[in-house]
Amino acid sequence: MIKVYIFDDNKKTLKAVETLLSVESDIEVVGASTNTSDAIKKINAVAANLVIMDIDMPGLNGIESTKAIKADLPDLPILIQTIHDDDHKIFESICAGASGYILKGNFSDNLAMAIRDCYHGGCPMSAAVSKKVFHLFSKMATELVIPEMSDYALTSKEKQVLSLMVKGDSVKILSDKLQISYETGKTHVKHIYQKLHVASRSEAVAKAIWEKLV
Amino acid sequence: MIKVYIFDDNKKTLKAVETLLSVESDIEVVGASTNTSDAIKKINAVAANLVIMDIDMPGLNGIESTKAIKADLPDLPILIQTIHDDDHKIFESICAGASGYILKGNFSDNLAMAIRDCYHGGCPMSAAVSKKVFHLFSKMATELVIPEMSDYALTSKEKQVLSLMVKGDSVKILSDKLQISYETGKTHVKHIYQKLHVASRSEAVAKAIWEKLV
DNA sequence: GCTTTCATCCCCCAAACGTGGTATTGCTAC
DNA sequence: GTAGCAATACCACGTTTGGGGGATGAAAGC
Repeated sequence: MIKVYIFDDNKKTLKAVETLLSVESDIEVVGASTNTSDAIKKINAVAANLVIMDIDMPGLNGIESTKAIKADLPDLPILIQTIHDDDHKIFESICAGASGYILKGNFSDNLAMAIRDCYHGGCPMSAAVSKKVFHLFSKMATELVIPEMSDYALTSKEKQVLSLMVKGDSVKILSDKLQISYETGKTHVKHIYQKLHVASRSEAVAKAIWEKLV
Repeated sequence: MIKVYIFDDNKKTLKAVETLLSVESDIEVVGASTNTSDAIKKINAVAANLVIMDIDMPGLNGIESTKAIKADLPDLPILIQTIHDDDHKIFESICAGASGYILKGNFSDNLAMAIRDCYHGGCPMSAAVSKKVFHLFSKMATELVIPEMSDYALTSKEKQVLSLMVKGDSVKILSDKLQISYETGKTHVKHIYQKLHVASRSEAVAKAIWEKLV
């Protein structure tokens, strides 16, 4: 039995969803509220094992509430159900820990399915949302990847040295760790600077981190 | 007219896809190849405006090829079509710049639609893939968000100094840019170290970048 | 065989860094 | 009105960097 708690400030929506779910034999609405104050207490009181959350809520909004709930109950699936299909809201919801994101309007036909999916570890989402997620992800990924490649032909020792530099080690410390003499460490560092076209350890560290050389 | 170029090492699949698409009035297969050598030349020769790419390819695989093509033709949509539904392949494909990711097997009913969607800027993907993308994205997002917070109570001047340090400026340079004396610059740097609990500019720079203080 | 690259080591020296102080001017807050 | 803090500035001192050079053995490539 999936025990659902619903948060939605619109009483009509709340009632509609309850009615809709009442015909499902494996889903039980154990609670509903038009605001998210004491959300965790409410959820715990009825031992809900799934939450349906609207984004537009008075007081603490759905995204903030999702974060708060997830902080306490990280394994409780939270299904966002909203009219917003903008990138930012979707992104924030996912960051907040939402398990699924479905748009109101086209929910009637599959809300129960989305709940079941969510409950079993799935990530139900409307088609429009999945596209946006892909786009967002793609954008993030390419932003992370584009300035990549170029390993500046660093040798393996130089990479080791560089990674220790990134951790904050001085030449003395890093030479010690790598079991090489101080002078050798200096030589490696020198070569790294030449290859990265920088003139200081902080520049090298910054470049290494930004371009994921470590 | 959407001019499609297909890469797939399996000749049967290649033929099947060509036949499948031949009935579409708005889609034309302008080329096909079982390997990705000289992919860019091939694509340019026929002025294709969409690529269908298989992941398993002899020589340079589909993901590497996608990267290579994207590097030269960043606006060319590339639709990945494969049997692999594992996280890693999906993730890599997206990072490589793929515009869509559909699984073989359930493609027959909607390959043409996926192509159209892709061509018009959409991100077609199989249902199973969209779930995985959501999961991946969610994981990435939470990983990125969790180590956030803590601004170490840096003052605005200190933040300015820190951001210049991240860019590689020495105290002399940064003091100059900020129109403060060398000694003042040093003082700010000193305070930054104390607040970040570090003892060198490279550590400070690393911490600043990792923890997104800049 | 010969050359190149890597990794190792050494010296020197000027410049920059890291750290310990102290001190003045404002501004805000209680 | 005075305590606190941010921002400014200065000094002294030892340490560390950042080039510049040169040198050796081992492995890899042609």
